Amino acid sequence: MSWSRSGRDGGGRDGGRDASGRDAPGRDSGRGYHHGNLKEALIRAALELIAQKGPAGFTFAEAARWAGVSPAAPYRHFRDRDELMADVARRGFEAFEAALARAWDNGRPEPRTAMDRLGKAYLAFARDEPAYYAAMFEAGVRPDASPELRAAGDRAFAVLRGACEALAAGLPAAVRPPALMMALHLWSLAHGVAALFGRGDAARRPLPMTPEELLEAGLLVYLQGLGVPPSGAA
Amino acid sequence: MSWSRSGRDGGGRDGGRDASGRDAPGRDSGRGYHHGNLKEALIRAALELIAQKGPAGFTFAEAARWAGVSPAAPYRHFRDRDELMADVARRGFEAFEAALARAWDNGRPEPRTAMDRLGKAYLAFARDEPAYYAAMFEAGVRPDASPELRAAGDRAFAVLRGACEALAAGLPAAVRPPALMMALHLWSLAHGVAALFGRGDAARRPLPMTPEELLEAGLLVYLQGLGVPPSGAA
DNA sequence: CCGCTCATGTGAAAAGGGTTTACATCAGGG
DNA sequence: CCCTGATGTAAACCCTTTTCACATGAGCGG
Repeated sequence: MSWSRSGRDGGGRDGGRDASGRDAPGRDSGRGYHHGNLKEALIRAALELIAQKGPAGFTFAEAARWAGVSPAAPYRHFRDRDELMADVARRGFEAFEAALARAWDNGRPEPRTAMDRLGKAYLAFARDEPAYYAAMFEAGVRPDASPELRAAGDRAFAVLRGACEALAAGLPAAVRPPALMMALHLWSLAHGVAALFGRGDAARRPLPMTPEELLEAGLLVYLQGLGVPPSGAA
Repeated sequence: MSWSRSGRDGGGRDGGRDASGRDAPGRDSGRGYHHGNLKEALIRAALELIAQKGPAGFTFAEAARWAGVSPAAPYRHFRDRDELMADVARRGFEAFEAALARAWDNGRPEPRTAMDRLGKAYLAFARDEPAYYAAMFEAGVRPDASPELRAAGDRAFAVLRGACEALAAGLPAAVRPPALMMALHLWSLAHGVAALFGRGDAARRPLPMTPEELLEAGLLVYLQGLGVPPSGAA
């Protein structure tokens, strides 16, 4: 039961292009025989469907229906459902990298405060782009599904790792932790917070604080454990 | 074809009952019209299938096939697939609670070392019982699917929270952190490590260390940040 | 402007599976 | 001994995946 059939048929179809008005005999409203931008439309459909029904409850056929084409059409653009999902995940990692890099802003004004922004950006992405986040981490897409996917994931992780290097650089060499390990810890912490408490699904456990506060506090304790001085310090 | 699927035919079927030898004309080998213990068999089938193909790639009908009954039979025991999954998750939380409590062992010989055991037990459970872990955290089962499920989840979390209270109790009241917050941080960290790197899926990112080492190091840093002295200390 | 060609989409159909409904079987109790 | 309710079956129904032959039309060279 859970996810009902959804309908959503006449709604979307914002295919752009096609303002020429030539209403071919083909379909209901807006376009001729050729869609014109089906690949993009399929990806938008996938994002919409994943957001609505979770990564499991989305099918190739329904994405086609949502885009207003026949069930066979998507096969001209993706080998199968998994390839579409992998492409969604790749785009997700690219958007994720951009969001994280923007938040980090090269560590300005100082790495410690920029790291707090990075954490907030992580949770904001998971909340605001649940479809991307699900495709990236919860859809069972293997990172090696394509070299581009792996590369995109690596670039996103590199932002976090760079931030950790900047923070570690402020410590005396004798007590300087490996930046890679820091990055793995913080990624795990952020992912754990996002996965367990991140979405206000009304399904998750109630918290005595917001996920952002939880992550910020965890970050504070962790960095203190490493000897990184808190925000306002000499 | 495929109907016999079985595997488990002559051997398993430890349903008791049915030792009378009355081989009804119904099916291939071992039982008559009635299965005798279908509910348990379905749950075992679900565990097997989830472990093999992930929480998404398991269907009500396939569980039925695996148990050797018709596709409609499961509906006598569970309203739908989600209810079965919720029951698996509940049992998972109960096993999880038991495993964590055993590892914690009331904080013996001392809370700090017992906490390390707890972390290892967390990862061990995620690795050794991937089907349970997936049903509990990755199958999209809402904690409020049933009161029993929520209660089981709460009891499992209570073990971790109790451990945090024991650790916090060793600190001066002036710097004593809220145990609930500690527990949420450590749960997030452990879940993040398990989800991102926990299974040797050969699909995940390669690590320069084992997940256990990663979590233990993270725990060390975090607790140090709180002022909890490391393992061998006054 | 013509006509070729190829990428793109259609329609139909096979194969496979999941869910549901009407019916069959069986165990246990009065 | 028969009734009743719990349990399982068969078959119908519907949806998805995938493939095939075919239709369309956009771009390009002539």
